[in-house]
Amino acid sequence: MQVAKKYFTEGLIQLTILLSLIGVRVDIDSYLSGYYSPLIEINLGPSSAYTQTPFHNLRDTLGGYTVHPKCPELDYFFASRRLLEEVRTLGSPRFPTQLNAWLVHQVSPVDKSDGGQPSTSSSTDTEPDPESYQASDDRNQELQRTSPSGPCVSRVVTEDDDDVVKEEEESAPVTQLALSSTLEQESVLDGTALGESPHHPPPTTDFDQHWSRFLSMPVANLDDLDSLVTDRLSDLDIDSGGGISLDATLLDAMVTGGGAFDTRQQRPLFRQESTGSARSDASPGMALGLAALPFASVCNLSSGGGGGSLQSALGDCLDEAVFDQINQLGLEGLESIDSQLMDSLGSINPDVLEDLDSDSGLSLESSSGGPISPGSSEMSSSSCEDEGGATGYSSEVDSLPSKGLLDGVATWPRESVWHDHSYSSPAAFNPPTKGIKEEPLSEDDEPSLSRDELRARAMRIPFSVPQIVHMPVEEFLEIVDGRGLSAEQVTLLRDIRRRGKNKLAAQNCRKRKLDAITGLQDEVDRLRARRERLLRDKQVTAKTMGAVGQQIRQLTRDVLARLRDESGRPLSPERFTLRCGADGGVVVEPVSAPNGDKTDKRKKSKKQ
DNA sequence: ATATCCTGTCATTAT
DNA sequence: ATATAATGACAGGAT
Repeated sequence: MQVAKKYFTEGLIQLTILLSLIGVRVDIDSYLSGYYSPLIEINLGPSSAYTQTPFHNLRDTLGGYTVHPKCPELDYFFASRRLLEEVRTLGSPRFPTQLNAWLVHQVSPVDKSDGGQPSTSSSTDTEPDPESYQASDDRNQELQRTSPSGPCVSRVVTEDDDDVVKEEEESAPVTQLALSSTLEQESVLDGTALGESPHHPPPTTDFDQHWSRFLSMPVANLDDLDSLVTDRLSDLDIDSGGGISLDATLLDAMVTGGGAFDTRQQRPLFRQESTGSARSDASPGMALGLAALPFASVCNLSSGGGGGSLQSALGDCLDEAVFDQINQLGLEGLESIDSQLMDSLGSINPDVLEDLDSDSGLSLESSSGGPISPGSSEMSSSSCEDEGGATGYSSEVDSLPSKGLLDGVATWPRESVWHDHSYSSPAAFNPPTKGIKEEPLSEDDEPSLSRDELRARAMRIPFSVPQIVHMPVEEFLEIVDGRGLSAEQVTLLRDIRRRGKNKLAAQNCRKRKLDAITGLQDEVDRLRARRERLLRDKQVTAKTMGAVGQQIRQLTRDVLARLRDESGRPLSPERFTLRCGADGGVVVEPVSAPNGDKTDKRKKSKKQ
């Protein structure tokens, strides 16, 4: 029964992988709870395969951040870019990390057989060999002592800056963790890859050699734990970048999945790894605890090789999906905008239409007659205002045939789209009902005139308001200084130009204000998310440190128990401790005074 | 009837 | 000195 269950588990895992590829979550915790350590699901954020965040959820939130409904500045354009960037920052799809851990167990023998870099994890994988266990009675005792009830070790999966920190806690027995992690620390902290360590112990290294290495480990006194971790956090961050590669693991799993579990089923599940294989910029201190170091080599081993094709394929599919989403988003908005624009402006000369875009785009929705959704109207207004704003109008006007625009047919329809909130404006969008001193509108497509339009007409000014506002200053001065206009007309011309430019300036100003508000809101969201992430990192690090401290204490006791004093008795942990020297050596020294005193002295000397 | 939003306009300052 | 941009403040219309 156990064998059948084992094979079924293998198949289930592979099925889970395949389903994960298509975004289907398969919860096998319940099944595996009695077979392996239970999976603990935590909300891992958008990159988690568990959370199932569809891309279309980002459509309205621009990558998680809510967008102000009035957000201007080419919203849909930049939104698409931002969305694409957000998605790309997610990197390759991610899958349940615990599952990857099993795969690491599976591929490790392959790595060894392939002549890959030996790792302590791999070596420890082989140590369950009964012969190895029975090679030494002392060794067997040690393993029995450390195996059954290991401390609770945190398991950390880290992703980069704005993404999610995956944190899982599993209570797993720690088999030989103290030994292996200690040995790994030696090489990692020395800045050398584990597999490249020339003095790396073979899997069947004599047990005393392990202890001799432990004695050379620069960690022996728990009082140094905090400072040690602080000093080594940067190293950990670097190592975290070499996390397990998803594609490689999956590929290897599909190839070597069968049978590997046979020799692993008795082994407790204890691994720390990072699925962010491409994330070398993981958040500081959170990527891996010290206990994770022994397994970095495994991750590195499995990260190389022929998984690139699969990952690239996945990346291509992902990009295509994203582009489809973005294209749909953009095209939908464009379609709605274009249809509205063409409905209201279809009869206008293209030149004038272009000029209209540069003008008060916000008024388009009024002239179109029908209500427009805020987003659509904002998109149109934003794109228009950017070109028609105070910063860009002159060049555009330069392109206008100003003389030719004296034709009222070409220019006055543009006036019809101007919003008129003037104090004395009697005209509404419907046919005017109040008395206007100017003649009532004779044409149906000329619904309303602004106050300045009416004044200009009343004063017989041969220019439209947009012309007056947008014409180059030289041309305007020529008209004003010319002898063709009366003083009243000149004054009105200057007022119209001033008010028109100020209106545009006000529109730009308000748009910028909304942009600033939106940007600040986004910044608040980002900072809040970062704060939460850092808090989670802090918790993970604290738990990891606690676990490592426990391991080191246990190792210290073990070492002292194997040492003998002059009378041949084991050294008592209450009377002796291990201390790391400056040269990397570890010495046994008696506990002469409370540790706090020494710590204080060291801290004082450090400060000095 | 009231609140809120939007828009145009004015006044002021800066460029 | 002049034109223009930027912006706060206000008023009036629209919802």
